[in-house]
Parts: sequence; structure tokens; C-alpha cells
Amino acid sequence: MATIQYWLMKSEPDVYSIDDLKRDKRECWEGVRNFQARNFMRGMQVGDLAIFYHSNAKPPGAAGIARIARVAYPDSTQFDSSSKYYDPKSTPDKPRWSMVDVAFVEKFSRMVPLAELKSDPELEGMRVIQKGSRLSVQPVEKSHFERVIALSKLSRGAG
DNA sequence: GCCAACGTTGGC
DNA sequence: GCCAACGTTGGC
Repeated sequence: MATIQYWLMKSEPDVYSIDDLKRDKRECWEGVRNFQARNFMRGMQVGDLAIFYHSNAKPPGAAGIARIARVAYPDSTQFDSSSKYYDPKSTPDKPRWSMVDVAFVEKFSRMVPLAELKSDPELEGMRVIQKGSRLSVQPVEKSHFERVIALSKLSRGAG
């Protein structure tokens, strides 16, 4: 059995939240328009786990867990001129952008705010807590992934 | 709303 | 290939 990889995927909850994924159970992760983030998605395997992160939220933070349900395939919105994700430089025979499908795993009983991720010594070096980090899809170390889950199970201030 | 960070584009 | 201009992300 292959070792699974761990990821963090950002979404603005006003656009698509962990509650939306809980309702939908499974959804395609459309709209990634950054090459580095796209390349990370192309490295994902079915069964990989991702922290579902709420960006541009009050407060921003880790909101739950999703599982990769389908490996990367062309993002159809890039060919749709009515979509805000339309990319006129992309053609169906040479698609620029990919997406994966993600499935709902869990919504944290307590979302872990970014400020708390930043203040946790065990999460030192995690990409999402670095100043100016804009990457919307990023790999996460297993120890960091497990630590975020552990934090979600603590009541604030406990421990 | 502000603005720092940083990715992309395009002129040269 | 350089780099300035521009657009976007995203915390605060």
C-alpha cells in the first residue's frame, strides 16, 4: 500500500466552505490558477488527505479534512468563456489547468484559527503560517497534519 | 479598506 | 533573459 501524502487546500468560505463540502459530500476543486498550486495537485493521489483551510475568513483557519477522490484532470472552467475562471490561452488539446475531486471527511468540532497555528511551536515551518504565504494548494508534513487535528480536538486554552 | 507579498505578463 | 507594471491573494 502506497504511503499517502498530506496537503492543505485553501478556500474562501464565502465561495465554498467546509459546510458546503459536507453537504455535497464530493466536489471538483475548480479554479486553481497558479502553476505551483496546479503542479502540487498533479502530484496528488486518491486517498491523500488535505486540511480544508478557510482563507479570507473571520478568522481564517483550518476548518476540516477532505480526501482526494480523483487524480488531476482538466479543469473544464478554463474553456468556459462565461466562467470567471476562463483562460483564453488554454485549449482543450493543450489544457493549462487541472483540478482534482475532493470528498468530505470531517468538519472540525472546533476550527483552528491561523493565529493559533502560528503560535504553536510544533507547527514551526508549516507553509501556511508563513508571512505572505499565498499558495492555495500546498504539501503538509504528516506531523503537522496530525498536530492540526490534535489542536482541533482541544478546547481553546486547554492543555 | 489597506497594503505587503508575490506571481504573471509583456516590452525590450 | 531582464524587469517594470500590473493583478491577485489574503492577513489584518
